[in-house]
This record gives sequence, C-alpha cells and structure tokens, in this order.
Amino acid sequence: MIFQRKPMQDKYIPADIERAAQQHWDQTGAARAVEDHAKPKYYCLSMFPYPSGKLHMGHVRNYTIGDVLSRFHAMQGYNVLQPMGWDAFGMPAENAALANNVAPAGWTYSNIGYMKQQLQSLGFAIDWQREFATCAPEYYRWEQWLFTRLYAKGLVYKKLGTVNWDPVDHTVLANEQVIDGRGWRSGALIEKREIPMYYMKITAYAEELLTELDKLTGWPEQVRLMQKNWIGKSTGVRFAFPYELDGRQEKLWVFTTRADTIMGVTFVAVAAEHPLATRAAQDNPELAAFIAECKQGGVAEANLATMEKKGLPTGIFVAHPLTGEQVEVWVGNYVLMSYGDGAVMAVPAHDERDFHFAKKYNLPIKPVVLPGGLSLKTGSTPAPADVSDVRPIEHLWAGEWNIDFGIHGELFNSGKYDGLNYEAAVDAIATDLATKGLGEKKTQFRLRDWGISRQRYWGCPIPIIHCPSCGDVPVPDEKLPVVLPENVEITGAGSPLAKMPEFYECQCPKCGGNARRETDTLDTFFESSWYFLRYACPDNATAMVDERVGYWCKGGIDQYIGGIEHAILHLLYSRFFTKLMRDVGLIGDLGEPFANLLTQGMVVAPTFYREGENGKKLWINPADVDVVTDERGRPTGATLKADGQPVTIGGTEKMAKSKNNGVDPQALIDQYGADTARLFIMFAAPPDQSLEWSDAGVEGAFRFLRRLWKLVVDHVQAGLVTACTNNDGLSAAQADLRRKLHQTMGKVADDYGRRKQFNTAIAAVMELLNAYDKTHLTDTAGRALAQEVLESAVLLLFPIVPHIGQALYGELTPGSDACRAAFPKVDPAALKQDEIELVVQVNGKLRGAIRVPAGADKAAIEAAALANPDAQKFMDGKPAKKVVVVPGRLVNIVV
RNA sequence: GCCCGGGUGGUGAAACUGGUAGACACAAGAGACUUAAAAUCUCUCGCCGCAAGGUGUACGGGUUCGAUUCCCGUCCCGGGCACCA
Repeated sequence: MIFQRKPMQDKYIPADIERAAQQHWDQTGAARAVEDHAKPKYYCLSMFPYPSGKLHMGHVRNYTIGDVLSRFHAMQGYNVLQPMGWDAFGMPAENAALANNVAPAGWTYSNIGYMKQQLQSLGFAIDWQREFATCAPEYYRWEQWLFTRLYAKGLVYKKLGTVNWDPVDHTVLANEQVIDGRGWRSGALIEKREIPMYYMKITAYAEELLTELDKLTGWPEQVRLMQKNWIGKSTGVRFAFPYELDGRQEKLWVFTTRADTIMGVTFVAVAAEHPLATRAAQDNPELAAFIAECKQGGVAEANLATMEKKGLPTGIFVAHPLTGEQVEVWVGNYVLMSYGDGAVMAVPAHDERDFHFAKKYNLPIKPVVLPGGLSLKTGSTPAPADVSDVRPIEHLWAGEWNIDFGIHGELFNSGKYDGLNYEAAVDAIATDLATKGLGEKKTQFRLRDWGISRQRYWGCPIPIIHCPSCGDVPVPDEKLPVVLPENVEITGAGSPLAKMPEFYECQCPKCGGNARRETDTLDTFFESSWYFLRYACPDNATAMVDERVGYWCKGGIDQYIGGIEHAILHLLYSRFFTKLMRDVGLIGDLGEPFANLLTQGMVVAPTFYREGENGKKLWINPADVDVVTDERGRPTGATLKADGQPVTIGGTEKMAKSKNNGVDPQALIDQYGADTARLFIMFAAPPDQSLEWSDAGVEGAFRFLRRLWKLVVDHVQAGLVTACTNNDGLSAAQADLRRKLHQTMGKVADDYGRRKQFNTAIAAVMELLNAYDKTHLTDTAGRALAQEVLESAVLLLFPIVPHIGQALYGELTPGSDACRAAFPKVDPAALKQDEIELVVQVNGKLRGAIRVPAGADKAAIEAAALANPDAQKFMDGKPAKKVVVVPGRLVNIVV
C-alpha cells in the first residue's frame, strides 16, 4: 500500500495554513447559501459596517461572533446564510471630502475595497455573492420607490422640524457637530431653526411596536425595556385651561399623568416656541429677548435637559378648569414643544422640576397629596400626632425636595376629592373635566414621528419634485432612481445639491412645467432599516424584495448581532419598516424581523487629544501615544510618540472615527494570523460585555494555538488510529479524561448554542487539553482516546479558529473536510460517575469535603457530613440545629 | 437631567436557577533545560498571618441556613437621548 501525503509541518505557521484554508473554502463554495427546503434555515446577520476606512476591533468582535454562530449551526445541520454589505451613505464621507479633497463616492468605494479584503483575511464564512453597498442606485432606487408608496398612503408627510443652524457656515449641523453649543468648524453659536422636512408616521405603529416587544423572547430584556421606555406609553388626562385673549375664547391644552394633583396647580409653563409665548412676546421686549435666548444652542435633548431651568412670566392668565382660579402662564426653557402640546401644568408640591422652578421664582407651592402613606381617615403611622392639623404636613415643603412628595398617596387640600387615592382621584377629576367639556382621559406616547430629511449630499435623494402649480409631486416609477451625482465639490457650507441646477432643475411629472427637485437626502437609518431583507434577493432588478425573503426571513432572522449602541433607534426603525412593508403588501406577515438578538458590548479605548487653534480638539490615535503610569498602573500622563510632548487624556469611549481611538486589527492579523485575532477577542470577555481594548494576552492566544498544533503533530507522527468510541479497556485515569471530554462537548455546545458565551467555551477546551497532557495515553486504548480527544477538540474550536481547524482536522482524518464535519456528540455512557464529592459547610462556611456514592440518599449524606472530622472540629461539640443538603453540591450544618 | 447597563486579585475574567469566590488565561516571581538567548517545561501567586485561622466581590444597610447573585440607599464608570453610525 502506498499512501503518500505531504508530511505535516512541525511548526505552526498561520500565514500558510490560512491562505490554504481560505483558498479551499473559495474553491468549494463553502459559504455559498442556497435556498434548500430540506434543511432548517439559519440566517445569521451581523450589523453591516459603515466603510470608515479600516476595520476596528468592534468589527472583528462583531463578525467573529457571527461567524462562530454561523459555523456552529452549519455543523449542527442548518442551511446557513451569513451575508455582508456596506452601510455606505453618511456624514464621514463628506468630512473626509472636506479634509482630504476627495470625492465622497471614491473615498467610500476605496474604503469598501480595503475593508472587504480585511474581512476576507479573517476567514469569515460570508456569502460574498450577496454583497451590496447602500450607495448604489440599484439599492437605493427601491427605497425611493417605497418612499413614493408611503407618501401616497400618508405614512410620509411634510411638516416643520427644528435643526441646528450654523449662522457662519450657513449650514445645518448634526448634533455630533455641535460642541458646547457651537459649530465644530466655524465655532459660531448655533441657533435652532425651523425648516420643512419629511416625516415618517412611526407613531401610527406605536401600539404595535410596543405590544410586539412581548413576543421578542430572543432579545435581551434590557433592550426590550429600553424600547418600551422609548415608546413611552402613558395614560393620563389631556385637558385645557380656558382663557380670553384679544377678545377670543381660547383653550390652553396640556397633558398630565398626575391629574390627581390638578388642585395643586399654581402656574402653567409653555415652551418658548408655543403660540401663546409668541403672542405674549409681541408687547413684552424682555420676554421676546428670553425667547430669542431659548433659540440659541443645539437641539439635542441631552443639552436641553441639563440646562439651567429658566423661565419668565407672560402676564397672561388662564382659568383653572375646575376652580376657575386665575393661573399665570410662564415660558420655561425646559418645556419641549415637540412633546405633547408644548405646555405643562405645574404642580410644584408634587413634581421635582416644578418644585425647583417654583423655589427659584418664588411661585406658590400647594400640597394636595399626603406623603409617605399618611391618611386623613385613619391617621395611620407615621402620621403626626394630630392628623386633623394639616399645617405640619404643609410645612414639609418649606425645605428641600423629598422623594416622597412625588409618590402617589391620599388627596387632601382638594375639596370634594379629599381622601381619594390616585386611581379614584384621576377618575373623578377626568369625569368632572369631561362634563365641562374641558378634557378627557388619553393615552399618549413619548415616541415622535421620525424626521427623515437631511440637508446633506452623501445620501439617497428624496424622490419628490416641487411644482409651483401642482405642489409636491412624487417622482413616478419609470423615472426612478433619482441618481445622486457622484462628482461634486464639498465646501462644508450648505448642501452641494442645492447648488447644482443640473440636478434640481426638472419638469413637473404632472403638468410638465418647470419645477424644482428636492435636494434633501434621506436619513441613513433609512437604508439600514431594510437591508437585511434585500440580502435574500440582492440580484432582483425588477422588485424590492421577492419570495426568497419568505424563505430566509420566515419567523424572523435567526440571529442578529450588533452593538448595544443600536438598541433603540436602528432596531426600532427596522421593526417599523418590516411592518410598513407588510402593510404595503411587499412581504407577508413575517412577524418581527429579528427573532434572536445579541447585543455586543462596545469595544472601548482611551481617547487622547491636543487643543488646536480656537480651542478645537485634535484627536490622537492611542497607537501614537505613550502612556505613563504610576506604580499602581494608573495612567498619570501621556506623550505623543512623534514628538515626546504631552497630550491630554480624554475619557474611555467606544471606538469611533470622530474620536480617532479605533485600533486597527491589521497589525495583529499580520503578526499572529486571523485565528489568533479571532481566538483572542473571543477569549477576552463575554460578547455582551464592554471590552476595554488591550493587546496584553494576544501572545497567550497564539501560544495556545501553537500548543494545539504541537499536540496534533506529536500524535500524527506516532501514527493515526481509529478514535475511541466507548470506555472499554480504558484505565481509571483514561476514563476520567474521556468523561472530561464528553462533559466539555456538552459545555461547549451549550455555550455556543444557548449561552452565546465564547470565553468559557474556550476555557473549557483549554482545561480539557490540560487534562490530556496529564494523562498517560501511550497504550493502545490510550492512543485511541488521544485520537478521539484531538479530533473532538479541533472540531469544538473549529467555529472560532477555522483555519487551524481545517488543517488539523485534515491531518487527523485524512481525506475529510472540517467544513462538512458534524459537531461532536456527547456519549452519555462516558459521563457516568460512581462517586461524587460534596462540600461540607458549618454555618455557611466551608470546612471540609466528603466523598459519597453518586446515588446516596439524603440521610446517608447527612450522616457522612456529621461524621466528617473537619466539620466536627467547627461544631464545637454542639448539636446540629439544622442540616441543609443541596444535592450534588454541598451540605450545610447549622449549629 | 431622563432611560438602560456595569463595578470581583497586579490585569482580562469565571462562578449559568441563591449553594466551594477567583475556573481559564495574561503579567510577575522562583526553578529546570541551554554556552547563551528564544522557545518549552515545573512550581508560587487576593489580602493579613510563621501557622491555625481570619478576611475579601465599589460603599452602607436588609432578607436568608447560605448573597458576587435578591431588595433598599449611595458613589463611580459606560451606552442611548431622536441629525455619529
């Protein structure tokens, strides 16, 4: 018999085996996904990257997780789809254009080219035939098409929206570009400005988006909760304060969830943009100045909410709807026009914000709800001695805010409502308001409609034509796509499209007259809200989606993986789009788009900067910085490697282009190979935990792979044998190893499949190989066991380190292909154990251990524990009061 | 400010449903092999203590036979806050 094979390399050389493995996968089409109704499908999707230039560690982490799950499920017999594409529109391309004088399109495509090659070098089992970039007209034409359908249904509409206006650059800025209230390039004070924008009616789906959250059992509870709070359903009362102004009877509407406190209203606050504020400012210059001041600064809610609360009286009074008492209207900078009616009733005694505002401006505080479970009726503890005397209670409000003031309780000081609890009071008050025609119970959502217009160039053109006689006219299907011109000049001042007559000059599709094309583009969240459906049919030139979506997305995408930072917006918009597309009749009722969600923790890194001219921060990459630490390892300072001069240490933040703190994985891959990079990042932390980047430990990951290689080399050189399939002929130590092997198989499958915690799976295989090293395996039975352990260990690790796995499995089982191997199956017979060890505690403290037969009953275990000399020593001769036996774990003796 | 997470050795972390705190690694130290270095192998490694033992999971309280895990409060760090993606 002549069987010639190339002898196995003694040394682990990742570059060689990775090239060979990737070539093999390419040639065999290992990652190609084809619809196959004979197998269960597994659509494994990782959030597609923005092509920012190079991969960063967050990408490596994200896509390795996806690849591990994809490969694991393929080994379990699933028909796996793992696609990849590019979220290619967005602001960074325009910023790069400004900084380096390159066209956004060219910059984007070249980044895609580089990053694709990086992804390929990591050996991900991606079906590249489904790749697309969202900046391609073949992709975005379909969202333009959908836009016109939604516009026709009224699900897209136009209204005024507030933006950040840079008065120097004459341009609209993103929130990220507003730093401390100033434009990032001009340094000018930013103003709020109202402009017409297109909105999507996501509020029409608020109820469905909320209730369907309950069905998302494959999502982290945390994300469901965040979405629930974001949608923010609240039930309360919408009511009006009537008033007379300029000879007309008017109503000032507000919404409250605390109608029970309505008798405690001492003033009303409206937003600076509220019509009543505008009216009052007409003959009040001071108020007009205040309103102008409120217009300064950015629109981001975080800024508004942390601002000092300021206000000014309008001099206008409205009538309390129940008492008729006159209540003054104030303008407050903390009241948001975009929430509800842009006006709130103020009850300083029971709302913390109102309380501080009232204290600041000496407005009356009128308590109407008893704090801390007090009751007028029963005088229940801890009531003051004389409960009929309410003065001591009111005196409580003289001091600081107390958390009890905001809690539901029994009403007092409220006339006919005295003694009612929260629910009864709200019911009674709502009824009385309704009788007067001044209000009713109402459900309100915090969720607002989604503004999708952007005054930017690098995005999907909005397919609308403005005609002087016909109004806004959607671009007809046969004129789609509206193609974004790719050769433009970016100046940073205003939208380039608005300066291109060749783009905006057009004819009205209805009347044929001269008209102007919309020059705003769509929010890039638009593209990422449906890309996951397009992966099923990227080649369809005649329809947005087709029946293949029904195959791959039935019951939802099986696994979605991406950063926790997308927990609200992207995931909510994607859920919304799926429902929209269902209602437009594009897809059947697929249900929720993502059946299982894994929210990856952020890869964070320290930030470093220097202040440039006019105080602008120039961010410096961590790779270019030396950090000085004290003896405890705490950073005390940092210097730039290039010049040795100090740089300022910023916070530790998610790796982002804007802070220049991304770490390029390429150096890691070049030095150690893709498998080490993959193994290391999976071993560093569980996937949902945030991970502060450090490459300490990479060496250890590489060492482990080298050791695995050597274990297989040694075994192969001694000669291959048939793998062991049962415990016959094994020594006790060998049986222990075989038990460990099969325990490890179960543990790793559970970690991959259920827990999605890969660091512990790797640790388990490390433990197994440590045990392997310590077991005598030179006899015939031992050699067969060695073969079984090595074959299994290689397959257990294959999803994480597929290149070395491909090579080693080929050596261990010549002629086979690791890509076609099934995941190792546990042999229950190998798990059997005669004796187990139990820990003995005395009063909850570990004092000893006993060995008992595996099937020992409770009484026998108790007896053995009480007889244990270590336990007796600590029982001090006292009798056991109680003995707690936790089967399989421990015995606790209480004395 | 509001919503959601997190805090365990020198470091990354483990402990899955309330049951042995620190698995598995990194770093460090000691030793073996080597002319030497690298690589590899062996041992030590939370803190206090010679030891017995005590103590320890951000901090303060609580529930429990037993708490890293559950509850209340405080502090610190991270994510999101609707135009970063």
